[in-house]
Amino acid sequence: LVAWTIMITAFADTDDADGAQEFFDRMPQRDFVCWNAMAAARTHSGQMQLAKMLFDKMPERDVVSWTLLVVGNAEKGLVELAEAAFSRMPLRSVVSWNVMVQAYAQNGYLETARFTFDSMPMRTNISWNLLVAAYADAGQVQQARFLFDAVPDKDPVAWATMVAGYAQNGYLEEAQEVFEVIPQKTVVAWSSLIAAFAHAAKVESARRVFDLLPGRNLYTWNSMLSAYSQNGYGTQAVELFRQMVQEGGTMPDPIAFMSLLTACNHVGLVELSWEQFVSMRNDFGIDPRQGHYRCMIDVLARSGRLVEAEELMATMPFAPD
RNA sequence: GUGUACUGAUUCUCCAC
Repeated sequence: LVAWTIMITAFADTDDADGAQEFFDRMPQRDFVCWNAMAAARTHSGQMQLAKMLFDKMPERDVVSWTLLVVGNAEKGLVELAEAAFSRMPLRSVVSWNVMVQAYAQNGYLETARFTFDSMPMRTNISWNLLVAAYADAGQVQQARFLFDAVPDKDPVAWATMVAGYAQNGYLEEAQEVFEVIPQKTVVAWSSLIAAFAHAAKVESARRVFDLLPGRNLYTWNSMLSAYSQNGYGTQAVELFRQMVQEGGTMPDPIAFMSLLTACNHVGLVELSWEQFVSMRNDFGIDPRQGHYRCMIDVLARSGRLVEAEELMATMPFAPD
């Protein structure tokens, strides 16, 4: 039973809810944990109607089942339904409360989120961290900082969240100040610092941070790549991309290619753009998404190659916008 | 004592200016 549930979760982690369902259907017997795992798989792939069906069919529902219902509705923007599920729950764990705070915050009800946070019977680090992040996402950096200062035992996520909050809102100095005093600097904090410099157009500094940080990963490569591309350093971006693949042994993702194409675009390197665009699928097996097409069409059109631009637009597997 | 729910970093989009 445990092994089956692990399989279901593994499929869910790769966004394959149907694969999870196949396992679920073949299970000799089921307990509420595997029902929940299956409901979570549907919930996280956005299939709320199926998730709700599972919820209704469950022989028994525990706090996890109910919390999943809150999450699912919240992610679909259905705050009232999330709220209804939350109030109908027979029992609420701290996770349920966290989820409800998040539900309000992510749907624009920051005040209600705060009120709910204040009424929580107990809090974890996650409760604090998610609200700090919510304030920062809403551009309320001072509020974020104020709450951050009140966090009792700041974990590495809290610190990274605050640096990221400053970075995203263009507060370079504050981001640096917080970063300096972080007890355990995670790679997330490092990459946020790169972003902070990048948004302030301090590309050299961003690069210095990139060279200093321990443990490069896809995010740090991408952060540096976008630092170059957003500031018009086309050739550096291309070179960094090459290093990422060849020396870093990192598999680029669609985001890396967005930065790369944007970088080529800024420099007007049409041929190079096209090369990368083709290479995406041929060498890396990544199907270009709408953003990649848009970027590529833009490069072509700007350089006067209107026929090719039109052709690409006509053959792309998306509706033109 | 094992399996299921919640938080942080990179591009674009959206929104605002």
